[in-house]
Amino acid sequence: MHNLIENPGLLLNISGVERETGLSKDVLRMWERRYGFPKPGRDDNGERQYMVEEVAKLRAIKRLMDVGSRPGKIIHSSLGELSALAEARTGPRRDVIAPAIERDILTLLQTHDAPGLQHALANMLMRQGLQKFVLETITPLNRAVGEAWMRGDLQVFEEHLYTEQMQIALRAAINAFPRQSGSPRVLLTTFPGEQHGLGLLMVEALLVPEGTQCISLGVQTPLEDLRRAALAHKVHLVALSFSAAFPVRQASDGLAMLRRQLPQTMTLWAGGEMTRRVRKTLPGVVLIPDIAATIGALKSWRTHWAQVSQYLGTADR
Amino acid sequence: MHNLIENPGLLLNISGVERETGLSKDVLRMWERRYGFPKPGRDDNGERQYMVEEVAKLRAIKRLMDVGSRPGKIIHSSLGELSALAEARTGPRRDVIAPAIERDILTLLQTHDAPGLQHALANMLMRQGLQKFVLETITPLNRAVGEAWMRGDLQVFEEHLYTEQMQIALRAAINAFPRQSGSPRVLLTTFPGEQHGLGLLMVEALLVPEGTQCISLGVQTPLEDLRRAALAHKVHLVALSFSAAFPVRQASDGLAMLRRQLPQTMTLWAGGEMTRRVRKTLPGVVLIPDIAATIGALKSWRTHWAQVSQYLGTADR
DNA sequence: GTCCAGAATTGTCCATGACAAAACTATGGT
DNA sequence: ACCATAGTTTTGTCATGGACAATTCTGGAC
Repeated sequence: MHNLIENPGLLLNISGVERETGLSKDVLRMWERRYGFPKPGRDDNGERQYMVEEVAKLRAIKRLMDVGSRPGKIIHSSLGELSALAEARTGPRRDVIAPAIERDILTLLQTHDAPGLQHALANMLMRQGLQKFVLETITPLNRAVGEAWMRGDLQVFEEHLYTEQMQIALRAAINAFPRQSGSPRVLLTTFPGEQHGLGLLMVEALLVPEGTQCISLGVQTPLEDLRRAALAHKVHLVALSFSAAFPVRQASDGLAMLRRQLPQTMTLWAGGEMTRRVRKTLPGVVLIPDIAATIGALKSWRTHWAQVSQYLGTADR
Repeated sequence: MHNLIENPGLLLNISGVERETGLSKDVLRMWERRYGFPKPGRDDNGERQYMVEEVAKLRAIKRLMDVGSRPGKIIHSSLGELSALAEARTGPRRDVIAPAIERDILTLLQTHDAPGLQHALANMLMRQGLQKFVLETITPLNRAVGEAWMRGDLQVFEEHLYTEQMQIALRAAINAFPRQSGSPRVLLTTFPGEQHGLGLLMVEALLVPEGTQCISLGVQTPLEDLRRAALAHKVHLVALSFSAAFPVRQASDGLAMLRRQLPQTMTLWAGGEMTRRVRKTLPGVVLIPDIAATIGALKSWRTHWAQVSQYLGTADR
């Protein structure tokens, strides 16, 4: 009934596809009903058996939806057309300017040179300094890796290696800063369902050199606990990170609810790819769709609260 | 329709409960049909609205099931009875012997002293050395933290902080070892659906001091990519980690399939809490239910392959 | 004590219907 | 020409109830 994979790599059942693509079983069945795709075969027991090609196309569709496409428009396109769309959507490519680093790293990934990759990242980080590394190297690299994966030039496990090594490099650099105290105190985490932690590390890497004290809870903190953590640690700022795939709706609801439950004096930041798709303004939530804006946001927080505490005559504790 | 949380912290819809408990929507509806629990109220639209008490009990049930209980037997117990069962199940408590460290760490967690925690862990790690730290400190600590959470003495966010800080400490210590080469080469990761990466780091912390070269892909590598990664990196050993909550069935299927697809000369290790619940023997898979057995397993791997290569007259590459 | 067949338990899947939120579109006012 | 608003289409999620296979349990037979 629910073998993980039936035939060596050929067929997947519906929960396997859910895991592989991030599309829920309900959605998979509904698309089949509405659009006629995917149209998996059935086993003896009448259960859906998806072929790898279908799964590949589903992944491509999901990826496009994560950056704003609607399923009905693209579901009947071929895999090639989807790739073309992805290219177009990421805007006119400015590879011409500085593709050298990206190409180097991609080559290291494709040759599975883990030590070389580690070395290259550490090297670049040292040369540029932590903040510049985050803003000018990681950001375009992430984009390049994502696109290469979309094109099929990069396998999933190569992307995994990239993420892992990048996290190691960032973590090591962050640890090199003294961390015991600092102001403001910032709580970093993601909502339940959001598994990507690289964004959190990038934010931490930008903030720590500015003299903040970051407390990271890792990924997937339930809302209720997020509230409790913010109060328990008496943080001044709560920073959430959302990857492209996170459902806008869930994020907006959660942020609104969090805003209601946190003291007004606590600032709430929401950043990451997803925030580019947010339409409504969320009162009391600072959206940071571009990670480069993080340091600016910190600066304005500082001037704002310097004024407030001057008025109130209270020392920031 | 699907607000993340409707009323400030009082009611959850079914997908919220799925996220919070790890029980699928199908299972939640089925339990309601079969056992009459949970029995959520309905909103205007006829949709289930779970109360926080129900969710708490569901979490306790899930936790007991993860260590082998069956739902039908325990679903009608009260929350108190479930806690008692959990206590009983973890065996006679031997806290009396060396609870000092555990108590210290738990106190640091409960007072939200992040810097203190970080300091305590680093301190202990330095004093004991990496391997001893993993075996004699982390393992009982993990148990203590898990039990404290079950008793309600520890909040989720406190557990998150613990995991995060422990990972930071381990990662820093592992990085202190030279890593460029070594033998055997080991690929470390988890199956899709398994999000806990602490186990991986613990294994890596045990192996690296033994002179192995570890390549970690982080968590949730799809099977197909796991296979490709093992071949691309020409590893000698693939090590998977499974937390208590991982479905045995899914693990067995995946391991069997992986075993079929990997060359016979590649050893396959499966470790973590889940492996204690495995009944059948999995041919060609080395089960390591107790992390302390890791170093022994490495040693026997070495003697085994020393003999083989002697026979074959081939140098280990 | 061990082993096996039948019974009970449990999770996953299926089909279809319904509906609300979000996105898109057209229309009328300034 | 531009913008707001109301109507329409698109899309995801939920509900119900039936089915069934895999697993675990149980009561003998050896």
